[in-house]
Amino acid sequence: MGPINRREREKEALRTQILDAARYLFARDGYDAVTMRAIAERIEYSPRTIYLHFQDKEDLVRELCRHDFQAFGADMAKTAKVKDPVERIKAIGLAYARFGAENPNHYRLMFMSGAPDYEGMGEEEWKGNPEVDAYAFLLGTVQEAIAADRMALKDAELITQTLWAGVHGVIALDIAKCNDPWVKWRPVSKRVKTMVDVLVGGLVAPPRKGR
Amino acid sequence: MGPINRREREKEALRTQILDAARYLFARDGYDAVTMRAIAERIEYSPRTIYLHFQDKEDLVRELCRHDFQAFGADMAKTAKVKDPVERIKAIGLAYARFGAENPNHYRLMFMSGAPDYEGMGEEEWKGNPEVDAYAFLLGTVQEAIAADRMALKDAELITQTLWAGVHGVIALDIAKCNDPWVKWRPVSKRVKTMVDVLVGGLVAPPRKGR
DNA sequence: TGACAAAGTAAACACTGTTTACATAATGAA
DNA sequence: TTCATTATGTAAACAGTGTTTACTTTGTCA
Repeated sequence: MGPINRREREKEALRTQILDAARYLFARDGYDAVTMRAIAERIEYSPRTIYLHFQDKEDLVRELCRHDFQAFGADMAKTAKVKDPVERIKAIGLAYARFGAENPNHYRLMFMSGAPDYEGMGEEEWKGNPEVDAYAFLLGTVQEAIAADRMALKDAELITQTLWAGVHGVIALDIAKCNDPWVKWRPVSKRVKTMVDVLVGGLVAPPRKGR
Repeated sequence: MGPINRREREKEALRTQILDAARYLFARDGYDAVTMRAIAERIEYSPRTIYLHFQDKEDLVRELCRHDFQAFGADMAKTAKVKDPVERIKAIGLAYARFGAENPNHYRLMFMSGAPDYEGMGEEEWKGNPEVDAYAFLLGTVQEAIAADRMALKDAELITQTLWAGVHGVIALDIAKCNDPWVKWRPVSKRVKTMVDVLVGGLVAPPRKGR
């Protein structure tokens, strides 16, 4: 337990401080409002110091989201306890939507901004990426439902993408357009429920003859 | 036909020149790539000159979109010739999606960025706003379908919002995430068709007994 | 011709993210 | 203890953004 450990702990503590300050600003005002100078001011360090802990702003915010998106992954995983695959699909949709509605700035960054470059990203880096995990989780459930002969279509990817797009549409529209006065918006929870019910209802196979 | 007219024509011509330069940059590289200096350089004027014709950058780009979105309104209006309201709903969805897929930068600005302030906007300004018109057009068609007893639900706003969200989800996800390598994306046209078919299928009333 | 208004400009302002060059302070070795 | 080294942090600057202030040029009309 020499001073090296202490210094490392201090370094880690400052890194956390930076992340906390950034998280506060980001959750409150969104990506653009998080300026390096504002973060620096909040933690009472010079702007340059941030660059000793993060490569650049994108790196910082991405780290921020990765951390917070653990909750996203956890929410999704909780639905695994639902046995029936069709009901689980519904549960995933609702959990996904709730997270988006409650974390609009995170959601916006992860699913509504231009894609971050995945070019230099090896397959190993996808592991643990909640975006990927959540997609894979939904895809697996859809495959399970297909295997149980519960779905009207057999293309698991197409079904998954349609379900994702539907719920994403409700949330994304809500985030971007909820203040438009020329739409009499129904409550977002109701819109989500309608979307999930209609999509799942339309994708599930009609009961077989003789049942 | 004095020189005043000529000057006004010249002024109008320069305004058009600015818009053309901005349109070129915007369509090619998106909102952030359109810098006032880049526009000025393209038309070989000083940056300040742009401000003699437009209040600020947002004003310019908004004007840009309003102009180009006439095509959007026209696309929507074309579907009016479809007599059957349910079929017309499908046609609107497909037309909407096609426009989004073919004009991703415009689409992103209009439907995926933070809401522009509608606060100071009177009702008269909504008229002619293609966003509003398209929504109203779809809403009207849904109401028509409800009146004809063709829909399973009776809440026209809720149905309209669900349809919009579904197609928006496909397009928005495509624009933001089409390069993600961990999704085996089906062609966007197929995803749109699936979305429209499933949604409409789920929202249309089952045939009455005895028919 | 001369007053006047419009059109256009250079330079600056305030704000970004980021970097260069420098100071400070803590550490391990002589 | 003293010194060199290394990590830590900073002030000032750079290059870019949208936008404005103060000024010059230009064209029009009396």
